[in-house]
Amino acid sequence: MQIQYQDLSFEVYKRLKTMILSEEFKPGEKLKQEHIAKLLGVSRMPLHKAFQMLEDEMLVENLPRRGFYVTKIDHNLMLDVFECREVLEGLAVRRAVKVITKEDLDYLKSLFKPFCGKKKVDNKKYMEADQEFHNSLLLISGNEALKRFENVRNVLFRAYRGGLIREPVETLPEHLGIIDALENQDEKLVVQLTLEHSTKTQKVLVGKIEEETKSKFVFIGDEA
Amino acid sequence: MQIQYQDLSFEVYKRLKTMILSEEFKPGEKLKQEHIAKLLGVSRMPLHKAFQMLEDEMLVENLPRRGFYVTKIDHNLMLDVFECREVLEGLAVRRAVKVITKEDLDYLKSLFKPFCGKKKVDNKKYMEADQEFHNSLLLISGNEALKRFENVRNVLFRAYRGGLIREPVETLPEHLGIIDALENQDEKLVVQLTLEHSTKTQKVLVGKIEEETKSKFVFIGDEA
DNA sequence: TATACTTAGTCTGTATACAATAAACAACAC
DNA sequence: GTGTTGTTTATTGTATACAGACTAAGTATA
Repeated sequence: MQIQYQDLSFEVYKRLKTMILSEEFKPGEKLKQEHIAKLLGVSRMPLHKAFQMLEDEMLVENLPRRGFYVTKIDHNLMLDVFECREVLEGLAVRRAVKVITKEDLDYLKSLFKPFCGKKKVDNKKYMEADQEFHNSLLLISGNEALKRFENVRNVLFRAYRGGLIREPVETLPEHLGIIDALENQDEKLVVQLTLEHSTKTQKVLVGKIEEETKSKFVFIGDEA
Repeated sequence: MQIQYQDLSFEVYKRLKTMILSEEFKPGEKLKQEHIAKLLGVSRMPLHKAFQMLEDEMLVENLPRRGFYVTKIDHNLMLDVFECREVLEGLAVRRAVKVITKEDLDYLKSLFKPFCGKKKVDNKKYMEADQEFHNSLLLISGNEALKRFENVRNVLFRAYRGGLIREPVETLPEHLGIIDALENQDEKLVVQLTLEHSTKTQKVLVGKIEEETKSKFVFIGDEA
C-alpha cells in the first residue's frame, strides 16, 4: 500500500462531514465560507473544494450566489435513498457471494461479535457496526461503480441520528443470517435475506414518518 | 420558472464535458489546468470546480499533485456500470409504472417515432434517442436519489462511442415494448422487459470485449 | 553505454486581493 | 403605519501571485 498525498481540502472535507453528521451544523443552516475558513485556519479555496465533495454526498446544497446550506433531512428523500440502497445492495451481495474471501467473512463477523449474546448493547456502537456492515457489502462486491454510491450511505447515516430505526435484538440475527448465507455461497438465500432486511426497515420507517406527520397535523390544529 | 444564476464553472463544465465526450480530449490525456484556463479564457478556480464535477461523473480522474486526466474507458468498469444501471433502471420502471402520465408516455413515444417503419436509420440520432429514453425512465420515476446517478449515464455514453452495441432493428421493438407495458401499467411485464433489454446488451458487450482481448493477444504475439 | 544524481522548468496547491452580487437596514413617499 | 426604494454592509465568485512538488533533461561517473 503506497502512501497517498491528501490535500488540505480533504482534511477540511472530513472535518466538516463529521460536524454535519454530528449536527454541530444543523440541517438548513447556512455555512458561511469566511467564517468556517477562519475557524479551520484555511483559505476559502480548499474549503470550497470540500463543500463540493459534500454536495455530491448530498450533505450540503448550493444555491448560486447564496452559498452552501446543510441539506434538510427530508423523509421522502430518505425513502428514495432506501429504495436505491435496496437494489444496489442486492446487486452487491449477488456479486459478493461469488468473490468473498475468508478474510472478508472474518471481518464481517468481527463487526457483530461484540454484540452477540449480550442482553443490552450500546446502541451507538451497534449503529456504527451496522453502517460498516452495509458499506462493506458494497466494497466486497468488487464492483467499482457500486463503491461510488457513498452519497447513499450518508443520507441514511443521518436518518439514523434519531436513533436506530429497528432494535438490535431484531436486526442482529438478520445480519448474522446474511453473513451465514454469504459463507455458504447460497446466492438465492443471501439475496432474499438482504431484501427482507431492507424491506422491514423501510416499513418501520414509513410507519414512523406517518406517525410524525399525524402529530404535526394535530399541532397545527392546536394553533388554529 | 424563475431565472437561475449559473456560475462560470458550470459553463466550463458543460464545455469540457462535450469536449471529452466528443474525444477532443482523448482518454488518458492529461488536462493541464493553466493551458485549458487560457483556452477558455477563465482562471484556474472555476476550472478546478468544473474538474471536480467531471470527476464525480467519472469522466476525469484526479491524481494528487499530478493533476487531472481523462478517464480511460475500462471495459470492466463499463460492465460494472451496466450492472448498476440494470438494477437502478429496474427500480425506476417499477416506480414509473405507477406514476407515469400521458405526457410522459407521449414524450417517450416521440423519441422513437422518427425511426419506426424506416428501413435504414441514422445510427447517431438513434443513439441519442436511446440515451434520452433511458435517462427519462430515471426522471419519470420521481425518485430523487435515482436522478443523481448521472455518472452512470456518462460512462455508458462513452461506451457507445465505438458505435451502438446492438442494432436499432433489434432494440427498437424492445424499447417500444417497454413503453407499451408502461402504458398498460403492467408492472411485472415492464420489469421483465427492462431486465431482458439490459441483459441482452450486456451479453453482446461481454462478447465484444472477449473478441477484443483475443485480438490483442494475437497482436502481442506478433511483437514477440 | 548505462545509470544515478543534480538542476532547471513546469505545474499544482494554497493564500490573498478584488469585483460582483445579495441581504439588511434606513429613509422617504403614500 | 405600511410599503417601496436607495444605500450600506456582508458574502460570494473570480483573478492573480507565490511557494512547494513533480517531471524531465543533462551531466558526471562507473
